[in-house]
Amino acid sequence: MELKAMTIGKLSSRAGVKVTTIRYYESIDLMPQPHRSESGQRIYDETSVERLSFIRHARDLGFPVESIRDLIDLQSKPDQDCASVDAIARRQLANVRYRLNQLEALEAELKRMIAACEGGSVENCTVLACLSDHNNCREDEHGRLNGLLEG
Amino acid sequence: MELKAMTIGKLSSRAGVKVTTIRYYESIDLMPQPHRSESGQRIYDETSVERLSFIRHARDLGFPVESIRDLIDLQSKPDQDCASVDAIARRQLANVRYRLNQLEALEAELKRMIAACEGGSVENCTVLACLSDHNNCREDEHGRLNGLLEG
DNA sequence: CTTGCCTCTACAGCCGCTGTAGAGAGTAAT
DNA sequence: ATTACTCTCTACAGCGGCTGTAGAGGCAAG
Repeated sequence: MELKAMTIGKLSSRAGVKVTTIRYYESIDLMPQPHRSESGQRIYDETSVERLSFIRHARDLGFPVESIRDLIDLQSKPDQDCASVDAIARRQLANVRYRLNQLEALEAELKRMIAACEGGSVENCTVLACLSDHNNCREDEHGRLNGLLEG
Repeated sequence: MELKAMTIGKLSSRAGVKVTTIRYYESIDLMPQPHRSESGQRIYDETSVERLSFIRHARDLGFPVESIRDLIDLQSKPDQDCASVDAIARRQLANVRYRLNQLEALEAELKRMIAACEGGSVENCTVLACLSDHNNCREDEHGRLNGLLEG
């Protein structure tokens, strides 16, 4: 007797990636088109689990999809030097560190802002005052922190 | 003689917010509909500069637009207790701290991953190995590889 | 046979903008 | 007055990385 075919739901729970996300990955060609059963259901195998787990780990570490694409490409050329892999990882580390710095600055400012507030009416609220006039609140000059919120 | 009317470009440079972003804020009712000149150009005044600056500062601090909406609402009721303002700020601080923790964990793992890689072919690349199997990577003694990446 | 979850496709929506196209308005220099 | 140039207008699509919806069909257990 045959083993039961792995459907998308099974793959989903094995790799820890939602069904809809798997279909999305397929639509952007991050996961290959799987075989289909007669009734049209997607059928996966162990290599799918591996690939999807790889993608998941990389996403967990914040690698953008495009980097993951590159990593998978590189993986398929095992004789090449791994310097390019290293470079992608270092780029990601630099990115994480950048966001870390920005968030630390944010935390400091929010803390200062909240600490200064001693309650009372909205009219005298230091939190709102800080937001209205940055300079009143800041101890040091930083650039804009736009774009910090993802991830 | 009258002062020249403030157009969207002037407001943009005064508040440090892009023209397109101002129009976007208007479209989501975060900025009110401004007066228009005869030819249909948006005309702003000082209160617009203040409001937009407030929004910008709050965005810089990572407040989501919906929170900013709430803050502006509260601002217009100056007699109220500022506890609700405080609560919004604290929620934001909690959010920032959460992301900070996540990023710190990410940084540690990326560092470990990169430090372990000693070059060579893609086939033996520890970076790819880590991504393929998370658990292989977490076992390393904490701190042993620290510092290998600096400088 | 019914129940109840699983899977299918196709498409809209999320956030917070950013970019595009094509047209009209305003200003400065010739 | 004409040219050249910038600014502004509207409307809509696109970004990343999914998530959610609707409506239909598949499949196994009781």
